[in-house]
Amino acid sequence: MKRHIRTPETNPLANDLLQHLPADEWQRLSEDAQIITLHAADVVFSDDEPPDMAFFPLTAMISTMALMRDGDEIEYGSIGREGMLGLQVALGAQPLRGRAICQLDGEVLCLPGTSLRRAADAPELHRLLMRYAQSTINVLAQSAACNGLHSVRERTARWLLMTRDRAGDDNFPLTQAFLSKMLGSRRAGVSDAAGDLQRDGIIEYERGHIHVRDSVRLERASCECYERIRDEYARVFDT
Amino acid sequence: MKRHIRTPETNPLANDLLQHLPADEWQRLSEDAQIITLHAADVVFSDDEPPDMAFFPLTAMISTMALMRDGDEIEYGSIGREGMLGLQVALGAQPLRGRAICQLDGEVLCLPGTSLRRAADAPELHRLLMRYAQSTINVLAQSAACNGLHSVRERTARWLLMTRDRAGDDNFPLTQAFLSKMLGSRRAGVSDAAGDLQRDGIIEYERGHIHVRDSVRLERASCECYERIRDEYARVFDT
DNA sequence: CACGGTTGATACGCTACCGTACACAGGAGC
DNA sequence: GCTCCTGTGTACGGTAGCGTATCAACCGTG
Repeated sequence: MKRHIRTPETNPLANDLLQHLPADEWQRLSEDAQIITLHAADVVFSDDEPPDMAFFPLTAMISTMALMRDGDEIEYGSIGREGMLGLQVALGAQPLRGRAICQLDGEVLCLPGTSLRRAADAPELHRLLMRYAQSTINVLAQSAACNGLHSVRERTARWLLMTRDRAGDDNFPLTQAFLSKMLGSRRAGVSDAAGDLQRDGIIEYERGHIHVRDSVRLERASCECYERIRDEYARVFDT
Repeated sequence: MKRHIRTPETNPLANDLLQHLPADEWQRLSEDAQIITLHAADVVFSDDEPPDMAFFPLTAMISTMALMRDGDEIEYGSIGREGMLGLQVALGAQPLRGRAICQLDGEVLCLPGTSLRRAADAPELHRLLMRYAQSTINVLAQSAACNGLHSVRERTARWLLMTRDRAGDDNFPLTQAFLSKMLGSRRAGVSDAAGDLQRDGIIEYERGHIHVRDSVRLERASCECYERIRDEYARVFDT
């Protein structure tokens, strides 16, 4: 987690939530903001000492992970430029459980809790935060259902599609070991699923790098949860 | 969903959220409140026509269900006297997906969205709603993880424990077919899991009725998610 | 160049769970 | 009593995914 000396004015608007703020609200919010660069596997947030800080991904992607006592772990959410990490900070509520790690290298705008809470009575920011909270709830509900009902193959396809959207690119770095941790499954299981997709010419895998060749067929291999979650994110910004 | 003619003053406080409101806020909120009696399997809320209404269970228990296109369904959350259904109404946000059905007979306090939103700037109600929203997020995260990692047997035990807490009684009505719908699994699978628990003397099953004989051992048969979710609900009311 | 670490493919037996079926018991209605 | 419906137990073969292991290909480093 290396810090960059760079003013937030440079490119704050790459984040959809920030983008929807009127100028005056953004002005007020941005005073204490800072842009930092995250690298894959950086721990952004941990149970032990939750920072009083919110993070708005500009180009980075962050995954939220649940940890079990026996060491098992699984991703329960992921955050790109459509969202934020640290809603609990804005809500003045009890902290999130688990930890959050960086998934794809990139920048995040990062904001002290005090600043965010001070600005949170601004009408549009408040409205967006409330809508984003509900969106988070709806997405988590769909994820819970997906984990309960759908196969590793379907969930692999869904994960690849979502990450592709976040990366904004059909190519992105990813190892099967990493993906298996996200899905809470075996590395070998992911290898099987990805192998099938590869044999069908839908994706190409090569040493820590993946290329989505046919996103339409990948969407067919995925469960409907991909589509539903994508739509749910979009609903935040519906009038 | 039969309506009772009964003033909310009778017993509004059976709900933990309402119980934590100061008198003046409760006064203001209760003006348009109404208490209704729900019966098991009543549909409280549906995707098609989401009511602008919030529900605070007093003695009833409500389950929120996700529905897939192929007809599969699974419970992603459940609400008892510790919570509420209709957070999205209070947040002024996009509606919940899926549907909500009554799980255990009982009363709920029900409140028009307009009243709730009008009252939501009251400091303590606002604070509670924000904390409950975060709690909902944390619980859903744990549920998503649980569905991805834990066995039908563990999840059966967890579900029974949670329902026992909501019912406030070691005896409550439940068919295995119903439970299998909640878990998103086969009826036969639940029958196996419940059969094991019964052979071990932990529970007793009899034609739509269950009796929890040994909740300590039932908790051992469950995954840690029971404990975590219970603690998460309690955190809403931590100072 | 040789080496060790990383990544991906694949194989083994095993278990959990699936989809489906059927038998049986309890209760309600006739 | 008998019949029908609901709820439960259990059986069958099939499959998905587990835990574990091995091997080959690739890469960076010395």
